[in-house]
Amino acid sequence: MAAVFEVLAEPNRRRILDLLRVAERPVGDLVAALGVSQPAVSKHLRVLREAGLVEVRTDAQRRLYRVRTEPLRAVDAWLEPYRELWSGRLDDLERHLGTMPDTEPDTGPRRPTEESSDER
Amino acid sequence: MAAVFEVLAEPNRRRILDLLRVAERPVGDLVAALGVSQPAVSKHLRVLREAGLVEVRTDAQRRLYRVRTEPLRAVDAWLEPYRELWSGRLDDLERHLGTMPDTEPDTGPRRPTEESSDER
DNA sequence: ACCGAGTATTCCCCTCTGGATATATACGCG
DNA sequence: CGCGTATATATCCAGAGGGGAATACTCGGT
Repeated sequence: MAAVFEVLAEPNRRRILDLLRVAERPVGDLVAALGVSQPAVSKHLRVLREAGLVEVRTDAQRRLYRVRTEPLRAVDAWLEPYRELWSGRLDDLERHLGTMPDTEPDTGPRRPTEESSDER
Repeated sequence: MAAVFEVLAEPNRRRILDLLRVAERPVGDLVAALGVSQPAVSKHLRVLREAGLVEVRTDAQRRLYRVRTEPLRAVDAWLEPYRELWSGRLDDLERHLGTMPDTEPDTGPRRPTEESSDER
């Protein structure tokens, strides 16, 4: 899943996806649309393919690429709990209350009286 | 918006966000939870702060960080049209039909009868 | 005022990655 | 079967970015 975010971090790759989202396209189309060299586009497509974000279909010499949405569900899933934050179910005030010392949510291995020598 | 994706590409930064999503925390907590050096965490927090993904509250020497969800809406918005793809409204078959030559959706500057000399 | 806790900043190293150029490969056509 | 088209791969380069160590800054306590 981490891989998906790293792949999407690249602007040109997102542009490629945005183009392929409309319709499947050959590499040449993408090269013309992006304004970068053909090898660069091919390299991006390779990365996208290995991340499962696109798939290829061969048509003579041309390779027609299309989007695969499945990996994006992982992004959607990661986003989900944050959506709940801004959807009013849990606003800033409530989150602030959750951090009061009497409750002590404590996700990490944290003892309150010592520090900074266990992980060194 | 591109900045948000680049910031989220870093695994430790996503971990930080996941921790802060539960409750606001001081830097020391994050250092212990992540297992990287304190300067590294501070640097990530700086990046997150400049991207608007977290905000700080000073409490004596400690800095309490919390999540700001607003930039994540941009990610959510980018994801939106893709969600429609996998939500059945538009599946692979339909998208394939959208690429038939008679319709010619054509997002880029593309004439159907000539190629590969306009952008060279 | 000094000290220690907590955090930010600086500097350096090193890896990773995107881009371009050059080359290889696959395919259709005459 | 040689040629042009379409795409992939190889190689090199430069810049960006993450990590750590050392250091600076800030604040509260005594």
